[in-house]
Amino acid sequence: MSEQGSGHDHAAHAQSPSETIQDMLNAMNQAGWRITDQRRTLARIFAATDGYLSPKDVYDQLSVKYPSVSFNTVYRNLRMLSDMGVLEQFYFMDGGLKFKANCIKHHHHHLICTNCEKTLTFDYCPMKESLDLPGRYRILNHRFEIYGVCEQCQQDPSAKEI
Amino acid sequence: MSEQGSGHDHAAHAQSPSETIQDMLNAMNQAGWRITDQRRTLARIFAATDGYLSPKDVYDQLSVKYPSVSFNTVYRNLRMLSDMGVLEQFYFMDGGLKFKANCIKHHHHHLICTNCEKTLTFDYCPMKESLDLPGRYRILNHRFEIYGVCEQCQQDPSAKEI
DNA sequence: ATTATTGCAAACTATTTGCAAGTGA
DNA sequence: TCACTTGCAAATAGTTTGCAATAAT
Repeated sequence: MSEQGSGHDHAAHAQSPSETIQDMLNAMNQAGWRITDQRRTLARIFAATDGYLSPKDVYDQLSVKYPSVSFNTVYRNLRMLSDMGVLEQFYFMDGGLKFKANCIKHHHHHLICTNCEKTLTFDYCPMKESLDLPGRYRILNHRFEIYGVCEQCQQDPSAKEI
Repeated sequence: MSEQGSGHDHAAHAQSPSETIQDMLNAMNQAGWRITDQRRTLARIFAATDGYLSPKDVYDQLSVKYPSVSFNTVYRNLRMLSDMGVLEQFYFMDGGLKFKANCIKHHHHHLICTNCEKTLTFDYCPMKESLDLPGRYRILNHRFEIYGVCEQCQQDPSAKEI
C-alpha cells in the first residue's frame, strides 16, 4: 500500500491517504451520518487504494476486521458514498460495477490500467477547447478516460491485482 | 462528399438505415452465422434507432413481430453482435447495459442525450493532441463522451422516449 | 440432412429490501 | 435515550445455461 515513487508532478493534486480519509469522514458528518467504526475502516480502505474496488473487494477487505459484515451494509454504504460524490463509480465492461475514492477538489480525468485498474489522474480536459458539436444539445457533463497498461503490469502481466 | 466548407456536416459519416442493416447482415454472414428472420428484424430495429436500447427494449420491439421470443435469444444475439463489434455496448449508471449500432467505418466520439439517449457523433478526438500523460502507461484505447439534453428534449422534457 | 438457432424453464449472479438486534451521538 | 446502522434472510432484477424442438443452409 505504498505510494508510487516521486518524479512526475502530475500527481500534484493527489491527496494523501489521511487527507482522503478526512474528506470522506467530513462528508459523512456533513450529511448527518454517524461515523461508525466500520465506516471509518471503509474510508481507510479507499484511501489506501489507487484503483477501483468492487463491492466484493470491499466486502473481503472489511471481513478481515469485521468477520460478520454483510454485503447488504457494504452495498448501502457504497451507494450512499457515491450519491454524496465521495466515491466515484464506474462500470467495467467485464468486471461490473466498481468504486474508487473521488477527488472532489479539482476537475480531472483518468488514466486507467486495464490489467490492475490502478488509476492516475491528469489535468488536461478536452472540453476547454471550443468544440464544434452537432445538434444544439444543452451540455451537462462529459467523460474522458484513457485505458492502458501501467508500467508495473507491463513488466509483470500476471500480477492481476496489485 | 461536399466541398462546401461552411455549415455543419457533422452527420457526413452517418449511415442510412439500409446501410446499417446491410453492414450488420454482412458481418453476421462473414462470421458464419445464419441470417434468421429474427436477426434481420434485430438489424432493422437497431438501424432505425438513434439511441441506445436495453435488452428489454429490444425484447419488447421483437415481441411485436415474434410474440414468443425469449430473453435468452435476445441476450445471446446482443452479446454476439457486440463481440463482433457490430453493436456497441454501454453501461448507463442508472439504466444498466444498453446497446446501439456501432459505426465501424471511422473513429468518432459521442454526444448523448441524458433524457432520451439519442446519440450524435462528432469527429473531434482529444487523443490526437500530444498529451502529457503521467505514469508511462502503454496506451490501449480511450473514451470521450459528452452528455447533454438534445434540442427536442429541451423543448419537451416529458418526452422520455423518442 | 445437417447443424445452428430458438424457446422454455431453471440456474446463477448481483443488488436491494424488511425487520429485529446492536451501536453511536 | 433514541434514532441510525447493522446483520440475517429473503426478495428482486438482470443475465446465463441445458436441452429438446425448430428452422436455415
